[in-house]
Amino acid sequence: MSAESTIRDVAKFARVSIATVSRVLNNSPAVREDTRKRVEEAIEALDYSPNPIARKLSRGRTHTIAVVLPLFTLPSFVERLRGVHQELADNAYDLVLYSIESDRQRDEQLARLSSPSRVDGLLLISLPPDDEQAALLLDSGMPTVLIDANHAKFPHVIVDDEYGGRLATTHLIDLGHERVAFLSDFLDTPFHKSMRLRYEGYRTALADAGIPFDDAYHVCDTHGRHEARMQAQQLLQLEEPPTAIFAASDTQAIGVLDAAQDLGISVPGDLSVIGFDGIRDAEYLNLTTIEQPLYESGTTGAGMLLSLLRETSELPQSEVVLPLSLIRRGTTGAPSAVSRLDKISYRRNH
Amino acid sequence: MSAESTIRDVAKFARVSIATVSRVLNNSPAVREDTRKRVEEAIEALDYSPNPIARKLSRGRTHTIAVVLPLFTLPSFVERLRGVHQELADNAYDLVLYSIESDRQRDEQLARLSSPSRVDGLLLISLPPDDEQAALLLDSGMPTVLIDANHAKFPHVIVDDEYGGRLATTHLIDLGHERVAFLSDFLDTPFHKSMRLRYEGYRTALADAGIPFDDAYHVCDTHGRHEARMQAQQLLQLEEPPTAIFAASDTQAIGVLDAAQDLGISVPGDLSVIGFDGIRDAEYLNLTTIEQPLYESGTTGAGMLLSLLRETSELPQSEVVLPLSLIRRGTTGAPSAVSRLDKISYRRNH
DNA sequence: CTGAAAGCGCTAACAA
DNA sequence: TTGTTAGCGCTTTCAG
Repeated sequence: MSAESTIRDVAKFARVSIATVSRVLNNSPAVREDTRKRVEEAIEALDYSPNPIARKLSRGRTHTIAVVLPLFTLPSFVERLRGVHQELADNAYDLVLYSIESDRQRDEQLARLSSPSRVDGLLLISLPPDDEQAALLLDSGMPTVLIDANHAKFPHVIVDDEYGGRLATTHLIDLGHERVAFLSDFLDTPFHKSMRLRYEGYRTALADAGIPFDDAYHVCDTHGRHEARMQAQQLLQLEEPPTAIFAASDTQAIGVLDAAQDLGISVPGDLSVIGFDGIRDAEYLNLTTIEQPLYESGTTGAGMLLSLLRETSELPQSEVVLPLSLIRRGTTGAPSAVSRLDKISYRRNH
Repeated sequence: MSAESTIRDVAKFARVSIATVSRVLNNSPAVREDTRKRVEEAIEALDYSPNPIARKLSRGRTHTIAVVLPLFTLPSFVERLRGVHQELADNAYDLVLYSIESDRQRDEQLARLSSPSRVDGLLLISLPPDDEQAALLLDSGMPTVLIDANHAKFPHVIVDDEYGGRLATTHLIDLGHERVAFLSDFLDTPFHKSMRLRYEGYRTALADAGIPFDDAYHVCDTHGRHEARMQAQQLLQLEEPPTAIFAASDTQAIGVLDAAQDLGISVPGDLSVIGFDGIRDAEYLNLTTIEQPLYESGTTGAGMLLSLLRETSELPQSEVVLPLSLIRRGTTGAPSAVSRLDKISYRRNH
């Protein structure tokens, strides 16, 4: 309905040139006070607001950031996205969303996005670029920041997953557990290198405690609560089941909890469970976990990108490592005597 | 790095005019085959890709849809968003995300967005506009579709919440329950009219079954699992506690489950619980619920908006009502004799 | 302090 | 079938 008024209409109305209108629009100091006032009144009167597209074209910047993330089903992604959104909104940047639901989409998407003048910058969440993609991005010159992904060539915000893995495992060991299992995504998917690092932390902690690693205590599957539940069931039906399970994510830890319930195993009485991430549900479920600042990873990453766009200088810090902390809640405890007894009698029957 | 090449470079390279380049870019049939080929080679050689901003300005359309939704914490919003994203991606539309975290932001955001030439259309998720906003949007002429929100002036996709309320309540009554409580968000927030409708369905079902409504069995709070847990605890500690609770969302139903666990009340033995929405967690938790097509609400709404943009004609159907279905799982059952006994002895002790 | 004018990169009449 | 040209709405020198 409202016939869009342009800068020209305003200029005419205020009896000035469009250049002057543009000046007041951009808060240039080089405008006499009364002229400025007249223009502002005209703007008001015509209910004018500048066309952002024209502005973008003229300025050569889009004031838009593309956020790329894998299928945003998982709570941790959503939490990160929220952080990004907040930071961007605070700085009046638009956020266009690209979700990579399939592996194939990845390359196309990145190619399309790295074409300049589409967006001013790229934020990749949990999507470590492989060498080919990295090269592409790099020579496209598109400012890019990685969140929850590590690559030497790009500024990134991560946590120390190896340390986290040790932290979780050590917690279990300190409690008295010796049969500690590790449940995670597949380790070799390029998607989530974090998984492998957490696994390495697990191995190190075990070694440090002089506990031999048992291959049967290490299970992998695609990410998901249901998959974890199945894997955990296997684990818990071993001849000598673990007394503690370290799940590489909270979502998976919840699956472990499901399995325990399925089998009538009490937590933490007969089984200790620790997760990783610190998603909201973990709190409700009273799940012990290694908490990482998900929301903050979003705000931090977005902040880095923005300052990268602002300054011509290099980024002061190209790697930010966010802190990890053990949140001890109700799903971990010492292996009970009863639990040991059960297992003995169980073994006897076979 | 790569010095952006423009349409002019391509034209020069192919020894044609920019108009011709534009034609092949837009698949105009009015180009001789060999010319087209030459241009395509030039495009290839220069690694040219058209500047989308310039295109938008020239065409007057942005090929971008703004999606506005409340704090996207809740699983049901995320699920809807996924649907929207899919549909838009399939049609090569960009999706800019606006999350309204505070009530105040609402008006500003909508005002900014409804300014044309920012985006081609608006998708409001779970945000029924009030009359003022509706008027604003309407005369801004911005094509707008509502998802999970109802307003006569806008095309919208909804479910029949009143029916859903009846469905849930009737299920409980059919099972033999007479003390059926209703737990929901506050009913008077303009945000979620659905809540009130579900409540009305609950009342109707009760009335139809000749069960008098008991005010004590109706509790409200702000949305959230934790809040629901608290409310449910109250409910379950009543002198005459309900034997069944209908929670107006799955998130809240999960809170009810928490409360039952807190109090050592077995589900469905001593308490039946039914939710609403059909989020993923409901399946894992084996929660009986009224399922609505969340993802589809996204694809459908986005589809409506796109066809609205495509055709000059009016929308064939301005209201789409998606089906609701009772998914009977493990949290509802007949009120057990034991349960009744408990309550009697409980009452005796007071 | 203000205005005229040249773009930003592309599309779309209008001619040829 | 192709080229010329006038915009799209704004920013930004460069003069005055």
